[in-house]
Amino acid sequence: MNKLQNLFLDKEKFKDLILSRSFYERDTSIIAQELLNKILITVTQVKNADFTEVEVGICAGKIVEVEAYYGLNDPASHACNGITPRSKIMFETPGIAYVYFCYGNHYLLNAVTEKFGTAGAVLIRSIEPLEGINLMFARRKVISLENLTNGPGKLTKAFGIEKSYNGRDLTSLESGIFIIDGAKYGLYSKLNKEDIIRTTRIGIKNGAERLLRFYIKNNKFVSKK
DNA sequence: ACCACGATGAACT
DNA sequence: GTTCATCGTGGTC
Repeated sequence: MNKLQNLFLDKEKFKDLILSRSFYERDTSIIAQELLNKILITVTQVKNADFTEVEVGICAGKIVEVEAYYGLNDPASHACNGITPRSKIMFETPGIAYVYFCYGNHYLLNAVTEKFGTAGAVLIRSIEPLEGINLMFARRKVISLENLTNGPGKLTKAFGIEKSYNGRDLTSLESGIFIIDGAKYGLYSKLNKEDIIRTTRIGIKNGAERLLRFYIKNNKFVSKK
């Protein structure tokens, strides 16, 4: 049994690792950088191989690429025109998930940031798989490990994240989706500030010049160099 | 009611 | 490098 699974058995100690509300109630760009090297975890009910029983499926991976999106002053943001049925959640409680449907095929995962009433979100763009890799392969139907979670639509598929995850509380163990500080207790390695690369965001037209994309240098799971 | 367009991924040449 | 499947969202009429 590995260290993460071991820790997960001790619920009280494990909750201490989960990033808190106050972590998310800050400037979006700062949070984006600090989410690098953190561990995203989903806990789902999955059928076993012969569909005879349901078991718990845990997927965990290190966040290696993110983008920051602001509100009214960011033309690339869904919240640039204020509150709409879709963007409403970006103005709400920091630390909840904003999951939206993209290009008719994919769900993309964001963490809502800034204080209640101010729009902001960090898009999780790429992950390095750590635990539950067999379950990820079952969901993704690809061959190579490098292509399993190296894109925002790929990682949500691998982790079982879809529209019902919109609005879930990322700071709660009970929500089935949360982000932990893997460097705490030496569970996983720390990240040096000089290993963070800052560039422009991908796939947008308006606001394309702003340097709001961050990724871990030399990590092979980053979607685009 | 209509319609253009994506914070993408996969399959091509 | 290119093309295209796919559909919810939001702006416009």
